[in-house]
Amino acid sequence: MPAVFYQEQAKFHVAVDCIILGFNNNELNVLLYKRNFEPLKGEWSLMGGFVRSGEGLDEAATRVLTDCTGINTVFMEQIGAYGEVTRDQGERVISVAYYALVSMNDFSQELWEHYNAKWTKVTETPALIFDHNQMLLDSLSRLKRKAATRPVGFNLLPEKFTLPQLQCLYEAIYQVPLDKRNFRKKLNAMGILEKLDEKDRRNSRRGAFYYMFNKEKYDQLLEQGFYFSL
Amino acid sequence: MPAVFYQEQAKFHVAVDCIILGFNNNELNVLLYKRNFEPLKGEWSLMGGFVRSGEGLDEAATRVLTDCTGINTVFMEQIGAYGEVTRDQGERVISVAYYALVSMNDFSQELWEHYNAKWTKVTETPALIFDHNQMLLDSLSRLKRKAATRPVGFNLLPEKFTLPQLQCLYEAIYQVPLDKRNFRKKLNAMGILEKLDEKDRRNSRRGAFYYMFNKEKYDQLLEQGFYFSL
DNA sequence: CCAAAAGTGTTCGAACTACACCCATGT
DNA sequence: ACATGGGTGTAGTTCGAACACTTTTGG
Repeated sequence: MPAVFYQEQAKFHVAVDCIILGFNNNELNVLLYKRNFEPLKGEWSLMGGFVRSGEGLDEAATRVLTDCTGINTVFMEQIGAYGEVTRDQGERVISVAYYALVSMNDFSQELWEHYNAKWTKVTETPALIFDHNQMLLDSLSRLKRKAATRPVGFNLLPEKFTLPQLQCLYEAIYQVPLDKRNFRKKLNAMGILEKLDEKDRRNSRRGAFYYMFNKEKYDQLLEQGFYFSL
Repeated sequence: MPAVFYQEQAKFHVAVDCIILGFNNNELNVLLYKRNFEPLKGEWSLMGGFVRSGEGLDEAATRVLTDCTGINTVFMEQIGAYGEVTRDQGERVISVAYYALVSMNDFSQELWEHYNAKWTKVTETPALIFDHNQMLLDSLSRLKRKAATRPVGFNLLPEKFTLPQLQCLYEAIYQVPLDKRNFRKKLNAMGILEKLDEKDRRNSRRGAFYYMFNKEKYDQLLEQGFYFSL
């Protein structure tokens, strides 16, 4: 086969779509934005953008995330490639989906409005363009699995969080109620949380202690064969 | 933004690579083939091929599998997209990897030779081109997870298999020795295997009973909220 | 003093682990 | 008769599930 072999092959538009997940009011939320070009202008969709020539996929996903939201460093992971021939009504586009976990509190309402975006509870997601609803579902089930075995959930919370908050988060991820005592027992046993002296009094008179995820401790435990599991 | 917007975007070669896994002699094997075009002609690589215009990704993967091996219907699942800018020394190519589970006994030595392919123990995989070694690793860890919660392992065995065989398979997948009695107990409890009257006497005087995976029973149990777990 | 959320231990059963001997049969 | 892999059950332990009351404090 000749060296020009590559040239004979078809080429495709390749896009990345970001499923940006946040947590607020005891619910998982996803950041949607109103599409501002044809086809399907005005419809709701995920954050997305085309991959550029000199750019890797992960790189493109990071860029899209930053450009569309102002967010820099967050947890992000590839979900997979979506390549049905007719998935995009405009033209053939192959899209690689990434999900990102962000702390909603780090960013202001105005910021989102500036970017023409809005947070929606995942349980109340409207119809999205193309296969974006499927991408969201795939992200949520990926998150479910991941959160059970890796401490990624903390990315969805502010740096300082309370145990009731954390439990709500996991209930939202797993879509099942958890037992308060068992949940706390487990976390305590892992020893990867740092208890602060400060309390969050927004939700109760008594107030709930703030905790922080101790990454150093976690990494150290990992070395010793420890496995996160919740 | 104008409707011609799509036209302004970069386009990419998109390939699929198939990690074809089999099981033989108590070891997981992967089907490699000697690359017959530049660059890196003569090096070992995974089965791969470019995606064509009118073709979905899954479709392309199925085609490549069939064209390169003569195999039709097997278990196949996408691993993800690999898009580092410099991953292919020839030109920029984005590749979507799929892993496939096949029963090695279904196909003859001659067939593989005809396709310029060979089976290699995954533990003795040579250096492959590009990021193919990484793809293989990703497939193996995906298989590890998948096999624990879904009855996909059976795809790696002939239709009729013995319990010692099945155990060896899982030991190869998990890379840990399993307890014979506990393993059998678990399988028995699930009730998804059908015991045949026939014995396999190739490995012992006494012979080991053949079993078959009962898919109907499995599907039926699924409806009742049953979860496969091994 | 009352409402509302935070915090705390124990018991029970299920599931997993470890483990050793007899069986069948071709040579 | 013996060597080789196939097949079987039990006891101990660990882990997860269920469960109810006390504490704090702003109003």
